[in-house]
Amino acid sequence: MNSQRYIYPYPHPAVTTDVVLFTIQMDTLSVLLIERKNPPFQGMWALPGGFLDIAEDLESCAKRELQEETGIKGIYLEQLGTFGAPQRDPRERVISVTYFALSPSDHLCPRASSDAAEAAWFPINELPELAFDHAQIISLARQRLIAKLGYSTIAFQMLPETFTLSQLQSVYEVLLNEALDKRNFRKAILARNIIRETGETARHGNHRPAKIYQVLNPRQVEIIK
Amino acid sequence: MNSQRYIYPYPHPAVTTDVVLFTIQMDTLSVLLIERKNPPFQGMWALPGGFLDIAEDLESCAKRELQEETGIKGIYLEQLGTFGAPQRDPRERVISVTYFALSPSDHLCPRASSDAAEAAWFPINELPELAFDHAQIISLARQRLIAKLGYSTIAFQMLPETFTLSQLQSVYEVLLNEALDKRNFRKAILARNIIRETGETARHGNHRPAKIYQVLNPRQVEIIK
DNA sequence: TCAAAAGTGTTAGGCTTACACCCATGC
DNA sequence: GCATGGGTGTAAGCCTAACACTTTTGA
Repeated sequence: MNSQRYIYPYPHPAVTTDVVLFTIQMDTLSVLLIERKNPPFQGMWALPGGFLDIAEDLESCAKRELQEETGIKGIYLEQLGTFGAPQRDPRERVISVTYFALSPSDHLCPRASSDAAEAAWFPINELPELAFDHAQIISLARQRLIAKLGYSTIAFQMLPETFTLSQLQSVYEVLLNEALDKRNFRKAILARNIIRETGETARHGNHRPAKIYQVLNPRQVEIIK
Repeated sequence: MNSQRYIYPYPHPAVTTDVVLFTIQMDTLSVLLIERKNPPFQGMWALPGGFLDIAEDLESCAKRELQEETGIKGIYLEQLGTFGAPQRDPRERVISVTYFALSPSDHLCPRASSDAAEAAWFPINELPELAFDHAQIISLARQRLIAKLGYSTIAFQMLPETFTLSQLQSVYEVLLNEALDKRNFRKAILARNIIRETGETARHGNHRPAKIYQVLNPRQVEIIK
């Protein structure tokens, strides 16, 4: 099919993108992985990602690979870092530009596809053995995510468009791995003027209904304070 | 000399590294640039950098190119981000992995070399027109540098091994572009327990000599608070 | 003795943290 | 009416920010 050959006067590395996609499931921070169906590392789990098309933007590549391999699209992506240790891929020299991404927990239907045997969520503390240097990439992504909680509106990317303050607090508690005071949390969030009441309430369960909020600037992550 | 050809079954981009090297000269934040002596952008100024050797680590490449083009070595480097817009280089698809770096102002003797017509420091607010997307890269580097001032020990990378508190304060003032209160600044720095007195004093000029300090962990940038 | 930069504490106000009870609903 | 999570205010302490004068030296 493609018998063309691409010729250069000096050696070129391959470039890939990989995405660390986080979500929270059952109060647990989880990462999306795909099972590799081809060598190298056949049968092992890896981050969704793949080779950059020659005319394609880096972030577009990350989004495309994520959608091809898992069916997930339309989410927040941020560049994490670039990994290029000379032997990180046994096939050839590969430079991987990595992104991290967050998904609300109600978007959760990764599907297997042509490039991946299977896609599945793994709790961050129960990761399988990972292909390439992907364990290191996930570790960096987690650090960054937690750091950004403190000075950005990134947490909202893990919630649906509308949410209750309890849901928001739960996101912070899971990521920070500590309990927060309800009154102080609400005071701090409301003082930032980044969310507003929708006027709706959620009556789920045998207790008082919760006010439903939404972010003022939904599709963007802002730096605060 | 090199008539070899490198052949791949699908197109590969080229990968470069570029370095944004900052220093402070005469109370002004400055960036090191080189004048391009070859096309594209011949005669324009650009960041020091160049193509990745196929078996070379990314950071090693950045350090090597910096040394080759400017003679500067042994400084702190941190990955900044990767730039890969499809048309950013008119020759071929080029992905640039960028680093930012800081140098004490007493290291300042960039020299021209084989790859660059000339190397020179430019005040950040008086940059010439720049090749490629290098203006954007410098802008990002500056933001990162200023952000890291607040939560890391990065400022010490702009000073020699030993320094006075006034010198340190001057670094912060130049980067933040605002005057700081001397007493509050000293209190805050000393409270962090990251520097110690050497016992020496600097008697430069007709005024009281300043105590000389040094960083406890010199060669590393730490995240604080 | 004068000029120049080094060095040094205190106070007020704001922000952070700790803490406990009533409310609205479903069963 | 009771169990469940939703919703609310205050007080103490800590941290931040404002502020001025004395010290040491070289000329």
